[in-house]
Amino acid sequence: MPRLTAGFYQREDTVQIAKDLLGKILFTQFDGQVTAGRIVETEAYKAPEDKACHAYLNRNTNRTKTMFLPGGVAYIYLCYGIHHLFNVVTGPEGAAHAVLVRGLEPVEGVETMMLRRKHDRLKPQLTAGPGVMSMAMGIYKQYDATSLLAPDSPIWIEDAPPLDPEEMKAGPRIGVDYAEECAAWPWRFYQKDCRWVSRPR
DNA sequence: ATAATGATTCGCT
DNA sequence: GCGAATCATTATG
Repeated sequence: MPRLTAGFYQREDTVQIAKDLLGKILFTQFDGQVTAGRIVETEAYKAPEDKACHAYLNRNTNRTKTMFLPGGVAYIYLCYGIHHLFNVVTGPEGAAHAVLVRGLEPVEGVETMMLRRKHDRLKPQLTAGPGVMSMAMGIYKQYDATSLLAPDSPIWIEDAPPLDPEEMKAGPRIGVDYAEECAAWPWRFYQKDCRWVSRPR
């Protein structure tokens, strides 16, 4: 399938993009090893009004500046000193919007993913969760600001049929209780009854 | 320069 | 269910 285009990523409505990313296929190729997974869980983050967004009130710092780039690059940062979290930057240049990818259904390179995770059996903990799915895909924060559109990019997303609306669920985002009224916003989207979604079953 | 704090995960109780 | 692991980023002095 073809890759998603700049037009897909650079739309203004990040919440819609978070929904549209469900079902698409995230690829990486590092050291000749191709791995891919079907996106089954996302969360939208949108400055300036979203208190859960790192760029709340359009705070433009050395870390958050990536989110201000035009849609179609990766925003990757270290969380809790341990986990590298992968986001897709969305919206036009100057809009600090991003979509966090939280869960993947493994599609290709499963052996490589299991090696990276030090797993010897295929189980949901391989890629269900934003920190672990990044590890399985070989994504680290040094790839922050990497383009998903460049022909030679090691990270890209391919198009795929959209999720059946019946299969899509929404709810509050995870781990953002500190964000006051924004914590309740239903900006987390996931495939119903999918074992590769991080939280419930 | 220092101190507080996470968009998490895993192991133990 | 609870708490440690672990460090870049951020705010503050």
